[in-house]
Amino acid sequence: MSTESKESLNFIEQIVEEDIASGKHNGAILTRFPPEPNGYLHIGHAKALWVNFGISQKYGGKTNLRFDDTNPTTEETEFVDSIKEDIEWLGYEWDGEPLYASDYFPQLYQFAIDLIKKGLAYVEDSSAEEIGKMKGDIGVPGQNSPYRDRQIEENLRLFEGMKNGEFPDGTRVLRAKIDMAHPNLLLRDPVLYRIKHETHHRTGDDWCIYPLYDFAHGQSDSIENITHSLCSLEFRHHRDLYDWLIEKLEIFPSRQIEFARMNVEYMITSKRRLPKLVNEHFVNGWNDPRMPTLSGMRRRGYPPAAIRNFCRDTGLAKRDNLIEINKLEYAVRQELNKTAPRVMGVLDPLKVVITNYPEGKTEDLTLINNPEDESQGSRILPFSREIYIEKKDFMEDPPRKFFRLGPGKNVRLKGAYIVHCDGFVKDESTGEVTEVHCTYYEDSKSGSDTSGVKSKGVLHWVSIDHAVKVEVREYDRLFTEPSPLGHEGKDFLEFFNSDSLVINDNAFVEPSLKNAKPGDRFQFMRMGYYCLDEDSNDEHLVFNRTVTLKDTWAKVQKKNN
RNA sequence: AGACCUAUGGUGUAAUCGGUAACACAGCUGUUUUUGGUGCAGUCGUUCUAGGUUCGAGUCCUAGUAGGUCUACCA
Repeated sequence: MSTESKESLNFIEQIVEEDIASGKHNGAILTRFPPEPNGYLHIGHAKALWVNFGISQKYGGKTNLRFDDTNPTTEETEFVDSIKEDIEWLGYEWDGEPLYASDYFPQLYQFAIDLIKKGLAYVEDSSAEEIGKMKGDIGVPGQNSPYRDRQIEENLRLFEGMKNGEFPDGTRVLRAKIDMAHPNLLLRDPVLYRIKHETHHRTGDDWCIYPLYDFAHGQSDSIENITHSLCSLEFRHHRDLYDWLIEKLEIFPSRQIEFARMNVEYMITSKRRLPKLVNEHFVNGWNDPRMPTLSGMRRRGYPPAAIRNFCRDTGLAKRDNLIEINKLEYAVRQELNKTAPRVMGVLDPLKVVITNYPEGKTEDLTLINNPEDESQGSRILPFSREIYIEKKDFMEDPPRKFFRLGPGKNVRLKGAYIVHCDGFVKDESTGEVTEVHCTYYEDSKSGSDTSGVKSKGVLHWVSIDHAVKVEVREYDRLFTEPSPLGHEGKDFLEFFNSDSLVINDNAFVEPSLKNAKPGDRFQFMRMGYYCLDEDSNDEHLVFNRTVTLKDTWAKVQKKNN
């Protein structure tokens, strides 16, 4: 039968399958995830993780975790730890121990000597500024450095001097000798090594010369026998140098393949700008639930599976893209719908008195925890004469399609009874309804309703005597523009959404939530998904809003206005 | 200005390498429902432009156009 439609492959999978078919590297597949430990992992890294681990998992290979730690000025152990934690949380497992480019410093130094001996590298005495001037321009050839034709012996001696700390920072560099007129600026004698008398987070003061990205990344790939080095599009030009070095050094031929990184509306992933949000206190740290970081999304309540599915569903190609935020939210809701237990929480309380319900009486009702997953069982919920409902669920003068509570209307209290609204109390000075009076139909109890009373709407509620007062943090998008970096002449901070966090300290939830642990995720019925924040303690529960539920009623109302 | 990369519905991706455009999200309509949630059904809408090759082009060729990347001793 040919009813089974063939799965389509993304362009990297196609390359990998071709390589396997041709017997390249005997079919071995080894990828790597190479973060620089100078910040926290973000949604863009999630995509890179998904690509690298996804390929190796699919084709029976492995993935190394390698920290690209060749710049002692910006890198810290704090970031190493957070990166490892985030990768594991996302659900990926690297092969063996974490690796570090800094572990290869001795080898890299030997590679440099090899290049010098081959007459393919030289020590440059010019300043950074002078080197820049001699580089030429786009479309304009550069000029050869006066030091370009130094003798091999002298280069060897000077390079060793650099390593031994004989020269101050910035006085000399090692450059590859390629072509100062090359159309690709990166091949105009690129700098390979620079002097930095700084303490490295792992090698301490062992070295005062450090290789640059182009002389560390590809060589590390090669040392590890990485078969497919998958990176983002902006490294396309580096590939020419990547290949040149592999060829000249005669080392393992790793292959670099570039893909378009994922951009998401209302998020930024710039390694220069993300720290700004933290350092200038626009947000409360790297794991602020508004941040596009993995730790932020974790705290916000996004399940790792949702992020993985999102990466899968957005595909892989080579064109620039801007993914709609609703695609992410769909993935989050989809996952949470299956997994998050339903509970009741009233975010904006309005008191309801059920006047024909006995004072002092409490009933234990049984509610299903998750209609999408029977295995989650049920729980007990107390019902009594005085309850809170959502303020928005009552209207003094409701429009025709309003299925909720209003004078003379019936409504079902979720898992409890149908009530009839007989009246309400209004504060005449403010015009605000402060209390609603209802009577309940005794034989309309959920699950054993014999009343025959009709009611279209269903409301969530909490018993006032039993409810727990909590703090709820309502998060919204961090920026007011889908593409905050895409406005020429305007700083992205101009688009910071000052309403991205609204704190509500007058919310009430059902008593079962007293047992929740930080990180636990729930659906507050009819409202959204919420996650218990780490700021919670026994006396004070704090919930983060992960994402709202879809609200077609709100949409209808909006349309009518 | 040079070189390189990219161009398919509102968004993102696919069409197994020339055989007559599809999937997901969003939108819209209906339906189910003790969450105006979920599910289900339906619907809207697409190959940058101009030439060329071919019986046939989203796929190949040429020329445009548009967008992106590159002139850090960052990665």
